[in-house]
Amino acid sequence: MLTNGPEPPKRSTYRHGDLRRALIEAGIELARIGGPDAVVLREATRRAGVVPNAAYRHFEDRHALLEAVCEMALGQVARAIENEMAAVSDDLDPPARARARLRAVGAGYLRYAQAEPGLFKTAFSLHETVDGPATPEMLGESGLSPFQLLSSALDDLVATGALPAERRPGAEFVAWSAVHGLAFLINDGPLRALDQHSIRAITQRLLRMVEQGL
Amino acid sequence: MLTNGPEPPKRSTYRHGDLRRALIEAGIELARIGGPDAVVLREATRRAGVVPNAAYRHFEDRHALLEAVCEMALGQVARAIENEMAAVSDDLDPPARARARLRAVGAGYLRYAQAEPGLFKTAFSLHETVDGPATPEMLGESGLSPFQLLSSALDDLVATGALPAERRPGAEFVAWSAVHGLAFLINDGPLRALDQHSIRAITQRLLRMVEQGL
DNA sequence: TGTACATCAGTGAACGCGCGTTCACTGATGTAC
DNA sequence: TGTACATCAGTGAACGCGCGTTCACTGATGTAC
Repeated sequence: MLTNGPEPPKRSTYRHGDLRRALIEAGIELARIGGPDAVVLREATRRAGVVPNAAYRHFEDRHALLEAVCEMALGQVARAIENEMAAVSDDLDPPARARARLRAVGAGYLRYAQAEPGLFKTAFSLHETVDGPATPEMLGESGLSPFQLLSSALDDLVATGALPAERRPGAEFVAWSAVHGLAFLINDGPLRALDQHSIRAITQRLLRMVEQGL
Repeated sequence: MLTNGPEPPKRSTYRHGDLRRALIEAGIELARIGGPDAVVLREATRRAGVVPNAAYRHFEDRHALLEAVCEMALGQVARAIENEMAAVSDDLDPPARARARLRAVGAGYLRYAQAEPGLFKTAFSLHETVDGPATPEMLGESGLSPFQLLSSALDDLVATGALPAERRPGAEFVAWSAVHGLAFLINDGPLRALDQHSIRAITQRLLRMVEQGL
């Protein structure tokens, strides 16, 4: 009854063509479904229609594949944030706009966390990717990582006078904390069962709190 | 070279005596070291000096053991919070005291997260324990769970007039979000390398933000 | 107080599983002449 | 344009591992008579 597993994409050629990419994409799919622990070499190769050890031509070991998947996930987070930021109206005066863009960072982050819980968890599951040096894969269209997008939004807040400069240092951490914690409550905590509308409301409230509390 | 593993506590009697407790304690130790995934039946029985399947006399399966361990961990979180709350001065006027006690909830939570990262992660790793019905194990001396301690601190805030009643609904979620998120940044995020002093400072800042932002 | 017996906690052996990883290989592709 | 050869991506087979879980068992304990 395993006939209809994740279809073994028969190859006509002996070579695969782009196995590295195929493995990463399989890994992303696994992470989407089951989070970081589900990113497993053997299953990824199976989905790529290739023998298990073939992976070792492209990744040093399982961890290296997981790292690549994390980076892609971080890139998706970055783009989700960028999308939300792009939706901020241009008509606001600079301080109001800076504040709206900061809220958009949080909103995009939370939107992605809800839309892709498995990938979201994966994105932040490896220390190397969370605070290590940025790689191209984890950047958005703007060339900034999620964390850098937050930082620059806070910088804008200061630049437009919406935030006193002396409150700037460390501000990313309290902002990030609030938003990341809510993502946890929504995906793995008591807010799991909440309807979209209520989640939206509590998200707005949290973002206001950050804005005012900074 | 396995001679000095977790010592096999030789039994003189055929019966163990209190295997259930021994398994939970072994599970706690495993969680302390490696988080929820490290809570593994075979290793727990090994540490209890008993054959693997003996565990099935006391737990339906691995998950049941993990659940028991989570509950104990939650109980520890509750007590950490209670300790911090007990340290709040009695000399403050009621509203100030209520605010200080709310901060103490967050401070205790974060203190525990730092002191026992593995157990902290374990405590909140199972949906059943995070939002299911409370069991005696997950309560502190006061008979309240961590979440209930937070709720009651917020209720006090309202009772003493430190928080307008209309802002009370949902307040636990934004407060919890902020604190839980910081715990993540400290244990698994970019604040991992930070010294105690800086962590202390950022904790205080976050707690003030919550207090004011509510 | 002594004996027969039921109970049930822990034993011993085994199962099937999926995993990561290593080895020596094979055959398609690209390059040098 | 054709042939010899190096390269190297993917193959085939196998390894050892630790896990959860099931089975039929054994022997200590507690209870009824």
